[in-house]
Amino acid sequence: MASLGNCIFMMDEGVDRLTEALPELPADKAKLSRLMLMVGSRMQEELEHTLKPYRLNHSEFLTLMILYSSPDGSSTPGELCDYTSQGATNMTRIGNALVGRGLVVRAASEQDRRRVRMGITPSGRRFVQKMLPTLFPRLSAMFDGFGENDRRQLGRLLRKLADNLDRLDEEIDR
Amino acid sequence: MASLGNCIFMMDEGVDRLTEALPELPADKAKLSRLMLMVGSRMQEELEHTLKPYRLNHSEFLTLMILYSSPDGSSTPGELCDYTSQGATNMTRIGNALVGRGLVVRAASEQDRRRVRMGITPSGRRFVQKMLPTLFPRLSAMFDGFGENDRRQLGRLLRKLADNLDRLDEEIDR
DNA sequence: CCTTTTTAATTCACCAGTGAAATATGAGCC
DNA sequence: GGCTCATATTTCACTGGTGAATTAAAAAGG
Repeated sequence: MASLGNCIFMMDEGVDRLTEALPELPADKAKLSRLMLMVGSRMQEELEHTLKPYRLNHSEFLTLMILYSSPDGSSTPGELCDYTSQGATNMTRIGNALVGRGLVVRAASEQDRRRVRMGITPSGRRFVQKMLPTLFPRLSAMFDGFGENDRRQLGRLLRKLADNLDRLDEEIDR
Repeated sequence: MASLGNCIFMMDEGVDRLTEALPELPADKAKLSRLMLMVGSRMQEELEHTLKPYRLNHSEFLTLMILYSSPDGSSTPGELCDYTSQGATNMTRIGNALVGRGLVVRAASEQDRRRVRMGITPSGRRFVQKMLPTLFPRLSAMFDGFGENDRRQLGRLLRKLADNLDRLDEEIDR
């Protein structure tokens, strides 16, 4: 029963039962929203599962990848918070974890002494080069059977959803 | 910068830079996977934000809704774990929270004394009837501009993704 | 200049969720 | 009937994350 397929089936049934008593419920939107939440969190579990052998969690991995792919291999906690959508508090913890493993170094900024620069180390680069390719097989399997067109559609729809969510955020809440 | 649109833009750039150095990276799949994670977690934040005034979090809300929409208004912790994809430990906490607010009652099962029945109370039903409709406006806004066809496509693609994730789970891990 | 305001990072106290162990009951099997 | 194994729930210790307060430094504005 832990299968996503079963959960989705149960969800469909539940929303249908709900709509009988509550016709003004926007049933198909409710189902899409539940679907997004279910599939999204399952993908996150999948990612964390494959990261576990490397003793990284999602946010630590993301932070490390951003440093790896940034032009000069460094950034500041504040910037990383923006890029990763993490709070400053958690970025401090992430920094501690990555620095503790020698994948990243912290250094006080000279221009602005409030700032801290976090830079990926050579050891951190080697670590990424080694572990990243091992994620590819599962990543590919995730989109098995998605043709060129399916991928384009999914990308389009998710970006559209993102636009709507941004608009919701701007509005004075409720 | 906290906007999803900006985060997605940065992500696209990052993956593109990555692909230059690492041509074997499945770039479009990586982007889709990041997109799903970003949009999914933002939708979760959006939901939790609108639930906050009712002092419910996502998993408590989901549990309460399942009880509300179940034919006899009751279930057991074990079943609820399956339906909500929550661990048993957390379901105990959820039960404590909902029982503590009088929305749900716990009772020992007579047939199987290991089991516990959790049932929604009349007060719990009234609570749901009052709060649920207030979620509809934001839910609808989330899918503004999604026509009949977009909704069908998104549903299809998410269910397909779910199938692949289930297949990944079954396989002997890596 | 020097005070006020803003910004950056960290610390602290807390909330939500997990895995492993404990507890208790039921089921299967000589 | 009594022993072993399986199942349901709870407890406990821990991880990952958040908001509010703290510290420190820069910027703004007389």
